[in-house]
Amino acid sequence: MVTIKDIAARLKVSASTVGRALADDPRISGAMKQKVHEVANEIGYVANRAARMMRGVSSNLVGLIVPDIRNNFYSTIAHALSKCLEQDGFQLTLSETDDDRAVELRHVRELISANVAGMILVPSAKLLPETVRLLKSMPHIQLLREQSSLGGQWFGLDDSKSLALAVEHLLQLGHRRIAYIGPSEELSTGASRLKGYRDELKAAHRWDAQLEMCGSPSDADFGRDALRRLLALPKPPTGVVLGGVQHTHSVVDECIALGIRVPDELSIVGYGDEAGFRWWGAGLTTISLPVSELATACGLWFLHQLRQRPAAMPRYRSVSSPTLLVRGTTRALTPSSPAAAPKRTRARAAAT
Amino acid sequence: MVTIKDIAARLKVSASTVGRALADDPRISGAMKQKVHEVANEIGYVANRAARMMRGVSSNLVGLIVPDIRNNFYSTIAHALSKCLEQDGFQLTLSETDDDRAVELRHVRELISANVAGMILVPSAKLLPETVRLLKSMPHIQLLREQSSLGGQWFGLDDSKSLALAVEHLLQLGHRRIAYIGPSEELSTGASRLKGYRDELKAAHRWDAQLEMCGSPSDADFGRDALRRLLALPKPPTGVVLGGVQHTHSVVDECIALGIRVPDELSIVGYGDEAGFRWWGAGLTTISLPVSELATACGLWFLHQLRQRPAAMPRYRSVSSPTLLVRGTTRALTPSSPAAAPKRTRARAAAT
DNA sequence: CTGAAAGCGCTAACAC
DNA sequence: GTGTTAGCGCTTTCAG
Repeated sequence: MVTIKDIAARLKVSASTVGRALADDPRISGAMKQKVHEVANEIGYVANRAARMMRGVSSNLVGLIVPDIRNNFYSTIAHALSKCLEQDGFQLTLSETDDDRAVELRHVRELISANVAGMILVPSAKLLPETVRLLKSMPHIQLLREQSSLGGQWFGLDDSKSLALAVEHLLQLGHRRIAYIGPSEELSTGASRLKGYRDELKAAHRWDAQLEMCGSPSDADFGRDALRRLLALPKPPTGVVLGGVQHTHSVVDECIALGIRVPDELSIVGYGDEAGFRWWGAGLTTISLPVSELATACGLWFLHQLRQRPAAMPRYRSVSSPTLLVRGTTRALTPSSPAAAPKRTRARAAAT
Repeated sequence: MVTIKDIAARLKVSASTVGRALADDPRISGAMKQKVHEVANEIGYVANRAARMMRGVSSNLVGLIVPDIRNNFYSTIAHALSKCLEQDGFQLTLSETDDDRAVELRHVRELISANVAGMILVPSAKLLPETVRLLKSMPHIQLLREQSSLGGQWFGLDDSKSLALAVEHLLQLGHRRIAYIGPSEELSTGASRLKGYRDELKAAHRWDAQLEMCGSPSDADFGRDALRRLLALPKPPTGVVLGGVQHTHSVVDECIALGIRVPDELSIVGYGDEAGFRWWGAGLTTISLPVSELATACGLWFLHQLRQRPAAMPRYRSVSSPTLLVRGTTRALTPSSPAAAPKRTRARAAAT
């Protein structure tokens, strides 16, 4: 390994001179800097980040912690952040938690010991106290989900509004029995989405606890089971709004498996907007979220925060708004087409 | 920052004892190790990797370099690798190239100066000489695309077989004019896929250069344009096989935009297998690739390679096999349903 | 303008 | 078993 000492020896100057020349210290003469750079290039000098980091400087690493990178949401975030941070010479590291607190803590530990400049994370449902303690000791931003125990910065979506939009849309189409399938309430996002759904329905006096289905997004079967249970109800729903990307996936799959005719038998509003959603039937009516923009804003703020380091950052919450993308999986409920009756028989038939 | 000295002070022992206890050195008594770990947890000690690295050890970082993490292919790879490497305490860093050689080189430089233990990369079409030089100086594995100038290890798919499978399927269904839309030949994968397509068709004496469309996968519009041009041909194809995930996306979009009835007017075989592909019409017939398995195998081999470090690794190539997933976008071509005629008029109508 | 020297936190050789 | 000591490559006082 070639060090500043090697280049100092070649130039017959001290190591500190070389160090300063490389750091573009104003006290060093232009001529010296010139020579140092020449020799450095010549003998192929590469700064040793490890040594530099030991002197207190943090690395150019930024930790990104998400549940599962395969989820379109999170890969979009990773992409946007990577692009944004790269401009300032930062490198993103990727950690996946699978929503497991213990795994999450392990990752946070690892990242701290790797001397990351900070972390951007989608926190799991309930952080371990130790994780909170560690995070508080360094720059970090929460994405999407908000853990109030952390305080600090949060960039998220208006989750209750997104579901309110979806419900409102179905109400306007004349639906009265509108079901919800979404993430568990433990997640801040899950709680907000459920609230958005519930409040909107309650305001219309159409709320029915039986139509609420909350379950883990990482359980691939939850959405399918939930849909089947809803359809088996004595008075099944005529519309379903989804509160998660994974849930949307599994509900679409189940609709296809059961042979349900959408939107004739059932109206559906999805959550999120990935390419495949356009392709189902006449296109999935869905809630579109500005995920990429959100992540970019988060990245920019993160960089800003690093520059401001000394002063503790004030609390800051940024909320981005969803929009409803009306496509082909929702339709007006006319008195002549009572969706319930035919649906159940078809579902039963297909399931057996 | 809490260091081994802090915990040494609390225990009234020397720093080296603590260091050894943490490193599970056999010379340290079990009781001592026990106590050290307790105190470490209590005061929240995290090892300082920078200091460790300075002692010669390379970091626990592994660089992953892909064109675009939003691509389902690459996020699947990132997930599998992350899971695999995590077991051995390695952390994945994420770098996106957008298939830009210069960006790629920058990333490689950055990663080297960050002291990564090695890199796993999907190389761009033609690596810069400097990139080759740098990569050769450290453990690395190529994924999917193969750059022969690098030598070394490669984990990829049997690209020509995948396209051969697709073409064979359509030939058996009676198709005679089968078009191809895929990545440019500059990419090793693009070249192989085109070859698979071409060889299979030539063997059946049905090859027609006009039906080959190769273009950059990062150009979102290429697939759509290619499809339109094919359909505008005097003798348009009755079937299309795709050679890339992005191309599949855009062709599906264009089919929907043009209102083409698939498979009645046109049979289509997609490339790759993401959730959304199941949802289009009766499901997209597609080539399924064992991407996750491939990445895991690659990760395992990478770890193996790190352990063997001293000896230069021999050349090694691993080829995984694709399978054809027959769903609803391909059908037999019967003499009574000449696909060409109605298709063109519909396409024209929809386009204007 | 430049040099000498003192560490950063950890590991490893060498003592006891 | 455990303590002492000497650095790893770099930055950063403090002296010239």
